[in-house]
Amino acid sequence: MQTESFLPKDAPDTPPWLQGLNAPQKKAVEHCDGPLLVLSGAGTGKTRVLTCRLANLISTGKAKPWNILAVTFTNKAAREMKDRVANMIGPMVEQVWFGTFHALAARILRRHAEAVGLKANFTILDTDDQLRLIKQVMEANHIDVKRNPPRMVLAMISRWKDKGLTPDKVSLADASNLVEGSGADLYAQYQQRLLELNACDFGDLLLHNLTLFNQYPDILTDYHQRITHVMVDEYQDTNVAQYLWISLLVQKSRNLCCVGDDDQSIYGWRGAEVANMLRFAEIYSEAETIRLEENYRSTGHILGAASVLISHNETRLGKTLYTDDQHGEKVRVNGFWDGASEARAVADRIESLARHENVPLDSMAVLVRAGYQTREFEDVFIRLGIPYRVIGAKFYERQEIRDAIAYLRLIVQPADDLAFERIVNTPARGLGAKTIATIRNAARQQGLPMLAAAENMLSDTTLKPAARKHLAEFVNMVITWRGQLEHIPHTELVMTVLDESGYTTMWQKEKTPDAEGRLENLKELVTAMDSFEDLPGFLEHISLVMDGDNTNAGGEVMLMTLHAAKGLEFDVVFLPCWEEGAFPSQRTMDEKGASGLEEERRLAYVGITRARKQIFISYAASRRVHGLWQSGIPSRFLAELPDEHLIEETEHGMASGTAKPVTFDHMPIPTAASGYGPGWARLQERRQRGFTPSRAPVEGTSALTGQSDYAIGDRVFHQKFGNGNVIAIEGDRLTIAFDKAGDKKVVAGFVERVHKS
DNA sequence: CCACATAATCTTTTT
DNA sequence: GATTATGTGG
Repeated sequence: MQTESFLPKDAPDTPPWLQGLNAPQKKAVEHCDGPLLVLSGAGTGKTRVLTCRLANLISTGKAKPWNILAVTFTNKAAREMKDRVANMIGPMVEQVWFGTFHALAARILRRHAEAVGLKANFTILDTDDQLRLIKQVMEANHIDVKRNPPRMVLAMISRWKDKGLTPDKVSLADASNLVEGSGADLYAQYQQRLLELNACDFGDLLLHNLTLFNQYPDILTDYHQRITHVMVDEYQDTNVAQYLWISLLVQKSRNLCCVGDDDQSIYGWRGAEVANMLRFAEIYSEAETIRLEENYRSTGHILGAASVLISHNETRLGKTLYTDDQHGEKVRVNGFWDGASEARAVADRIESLARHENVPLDSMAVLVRAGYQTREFEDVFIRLGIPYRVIGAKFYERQEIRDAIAYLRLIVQPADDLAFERIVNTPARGLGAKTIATIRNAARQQGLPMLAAAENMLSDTTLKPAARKHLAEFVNMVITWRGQLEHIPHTELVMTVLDESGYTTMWQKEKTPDAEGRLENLKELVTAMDSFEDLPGFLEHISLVMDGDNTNAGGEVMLMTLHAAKGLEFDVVFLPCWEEGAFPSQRTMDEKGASGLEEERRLAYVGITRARKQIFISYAASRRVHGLWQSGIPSRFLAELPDEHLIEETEHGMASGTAKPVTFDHMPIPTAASGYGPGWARLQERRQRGFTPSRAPVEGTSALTGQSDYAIGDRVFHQKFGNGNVIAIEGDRLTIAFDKAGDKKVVAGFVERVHKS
């Protein structure tokens, strides 16, 4: 972090929040009233400014803690900010409104839910539920779900919500675009269903807030009195709805402080509008703008490379980052023949840095463009026994966790039809598609939630006796659990539910390699619940806090997407897979044209600026993507890097990737044309000769023996590769023929012996 | 109604 | 390649 050696000495009685700041930082911290925009480049002490400013506001008495709203994008950022402020001002921090846009909006909405037609205990849906719901709506309208993927329709609706558009406003704007012109209609019906379900999706949290503030001025006035100062982090990532929300909240006080970096705007695909930032000074004419340009993180070479790269973007406010740090090592660019050799080289480098230069593993990171690209590295790390951690595998999105949560949701909120449909026949209890359809129709006809309709149905002869019996059992279970809600601790209730519903048994009977892991996850869920007051509190947490246990436990190489890396920093950063089409992503360029390319470039900039000391960028001439070999050419971003900050090495016989010949001048500037790039058709064509390998039977359960004396022929289990037989041994490395994954070399500590049956 | 086998679909990025 | 939707036989 920031070194303070070359800063002017502070007076002895300077409070902590004014210590060790450079001139622009200090100016921003001491600014109290009116609109302020802080343009904060990568590694220039953005969080520090935010937290110190907050502390200063309180200590000078300009604002009471409960008058301050501090908004972030991620829960992690909110937590970090709160912790750092707490260190300066102590327990007063509890009174400050910290949170993500979504969490704060949810908090406000719970208080006034009735005003927008919801009940205070509304459910917040996850993406999975949203998809199922929109699909139902589409099917009800006899729209071909094959031709119009629900994902697309949902994406469209989300973009509308990001823009703050309710269905009535959309119909004028661009109703005719998608789904045979019925887009706006579907949107309206989808919203109607959400109200009936007493549910919200993510976009609604903000959208309902806007409706609330616009329709009930007295409620807004109330918040104006409560909140006099608003601070926003990562302002470049705000969408229109969030912009409007903030505008409404500060329209009286005009005490708005936004911090961000237009060069790090990487969420355009999610509706973020850099324009919010670019036009700040226009919208708030009296606004002050402060630039933070002194970088305290990276060496000169790293910063130089990043600055030149980002200078290729046209639309930016423009900052000139500088550092007093030494030049350090040059950026290394490496070319490889294929992905395997690239991954291998990265792993080797990590091992050697760790062994010979004492670089801690957790200060090194591999940052990739897309999630699936981590796999190749995982494979090598496993083989070489390098401990690693993948950030982004989200705990709460796993199937078993969602199922368990659906049970709980239905108990807390009987109108939650989506939860009902999800678990009414999971585990299988003789309530198939036909029965469910019958219940759904009855519910729709009577205007009741499905659970209530099902209950009514038990006393007539709509259903065949067998189905009725099974349904009765299910309904009675739910009723019993609800009765216990008030009387037994919620952690105990979950265990009861998972047990009595037969859900645990279902996984115990399952004989796939990951069944055991799923049971572990369920136990973890119970543990996680322990730290919450009650069930509703926990459910609120999981719907808003999708980042699970992504703690830096230490001693592990970090493996994550570039998006996930924003805001983090590492001594050594690896940026692999820099090939045209992969990075910059062809799809982004197809969809968003030149602005998409600029966003990709910002992503590259974010990647490079994560590094403190050393950076390795690489590309491969060919790699296997989804089972097919594809050749690639080096990313145009490589050619944009300045030679004076680079060292380039390629595998024997390869051409340079950073040479700046005609190559990239010929590269067409993408236009926002529809359809896929040229590689797509080829891919489809070659797909035809695929064959499905026969599924190898998986043997029974495994047990941990703790022994490492394996013999050739032993049957072993591996967390990732499943079961296999040992076919060779050298030291602690075993060569194993896996049933599914083929032959792999694996460190003995990563496998468990399977008891022969 | 369930279990299994085959076919289709999809691969950014996420609060 | 891997997961998920659909179809078929019991």
